[in-house]
Amino acid sequence: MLKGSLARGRDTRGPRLLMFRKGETIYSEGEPARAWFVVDQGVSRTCRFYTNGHRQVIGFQYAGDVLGCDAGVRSDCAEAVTDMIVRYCDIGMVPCPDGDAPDASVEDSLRNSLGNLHRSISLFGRRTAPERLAAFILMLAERTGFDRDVELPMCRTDIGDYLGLTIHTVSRTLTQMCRDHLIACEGPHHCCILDHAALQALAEGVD
Amino acid sequence: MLKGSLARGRDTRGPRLLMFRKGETIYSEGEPARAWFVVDQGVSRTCRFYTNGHRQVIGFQYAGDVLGCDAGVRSDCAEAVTDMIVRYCDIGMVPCPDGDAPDASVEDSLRNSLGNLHRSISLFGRRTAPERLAAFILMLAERTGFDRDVELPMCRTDIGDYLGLTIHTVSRTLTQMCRDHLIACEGPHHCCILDHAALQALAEGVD
DNA sequence: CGATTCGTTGACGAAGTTCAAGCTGCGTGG
DNA sequence: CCACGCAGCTTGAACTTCGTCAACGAATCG
Repeated sequence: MLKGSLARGRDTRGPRLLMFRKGETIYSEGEPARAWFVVDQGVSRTCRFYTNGHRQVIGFQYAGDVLGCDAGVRSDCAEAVTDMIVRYCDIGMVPCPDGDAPDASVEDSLRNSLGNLHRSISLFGRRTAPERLAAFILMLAERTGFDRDVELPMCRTDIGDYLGLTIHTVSRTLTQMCRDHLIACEGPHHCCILDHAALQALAEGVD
Repeated sequence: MLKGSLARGRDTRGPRLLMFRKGETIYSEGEPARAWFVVDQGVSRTCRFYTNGHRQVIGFQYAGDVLGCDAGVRSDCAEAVTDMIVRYCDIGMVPCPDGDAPDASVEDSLRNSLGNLHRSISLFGRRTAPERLAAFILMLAERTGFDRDVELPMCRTDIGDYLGLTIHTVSRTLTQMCRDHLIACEGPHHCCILDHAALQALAEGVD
């Protein structure tokens, strides 16, 4: 994947696909929104920066998710968490008319964005670190379709800035969840869900 | 206002307006979404409930805001914070074609909802209680158009469940902000912004 | 092989929750 | 009209959690 024939950061002829390397910026906050995107491969994050330097990760986008559905000016920025391939759509256009993906309307795209934001908000609603992390892992498991093995392609800082925790708390909480045999971690970016029910109970704040 | 000629909780002939009394439910989570709404007068809140009984307030809607833009099933519930008048729109319909409000498309409505969610997320991104409350007050001031006097129509529990704080912390933080002469509180539901710049600095997390 | 980045872990302190009590305003009923 | 109960708000004290500071280990790269 990620053939050399794909343009990096700009559109090509035919299926309008863009390639981004891990860490590259897809679009930036404040700039005019001239296009929107659908994730084809890889994972991206959207975030906002506060004047004190703090970063809020708003969400992660996986294959099929819509990115940058802004009218006018970008309200957040988007960056590649992993190497990515992204479908490019001009503002007001239906995405990839000649691609193999099903047609999506602007309305569908907006609904996709709304759904993602709702997911994020339901995470922010949890109060404690274990609740948030349990819900986060379950969300990733659900979105990627594997109910047991969960990849964590993003770094600890991304997770922390998403859940409103420090990387220390993220790390500590994950190891505690391993000790409690809720999950089993194999390296920083992969974990297995051992006790799905208990994890769900933890996420829901059940004592 | 709130004439007896308005239906309570159901539509009428002519301009399809609904009336809700403070505390009444506009729609509930999980039920099929057969309509959406535009706030005409009053304030509503949308929220979600977790199985442990905890409630997350997702946002507050003011006049002109869109409510219940779900496809399929309600992802949250909506309740009246104050007595309200609400415009009723069938799914897929353009709202109030015979009303005096400007025409709004489904896309516009979705964008309005997106904007509100973004606003909420930018609140959740703040880390400390003073930051969140300062940002909350500034947001209300901006939305209601008065840069000095701010009404807080919702109760402390609503604010707490919105910002992820207890009513105790909300109360304590507000009184501290009064002591610091950032705001002046006149009763629980009204406050004046005394030092807009300092409040903004606090919201942005500047030391 | 040093330099750098990322993740983990421990000790400590600040911030917020919990528990408990008391206050205020309001409606109800005697 | 006042007594009473109730709901919402405030405040204090004790406790818990998470952030901060610091150190260290592992992986990567020039």
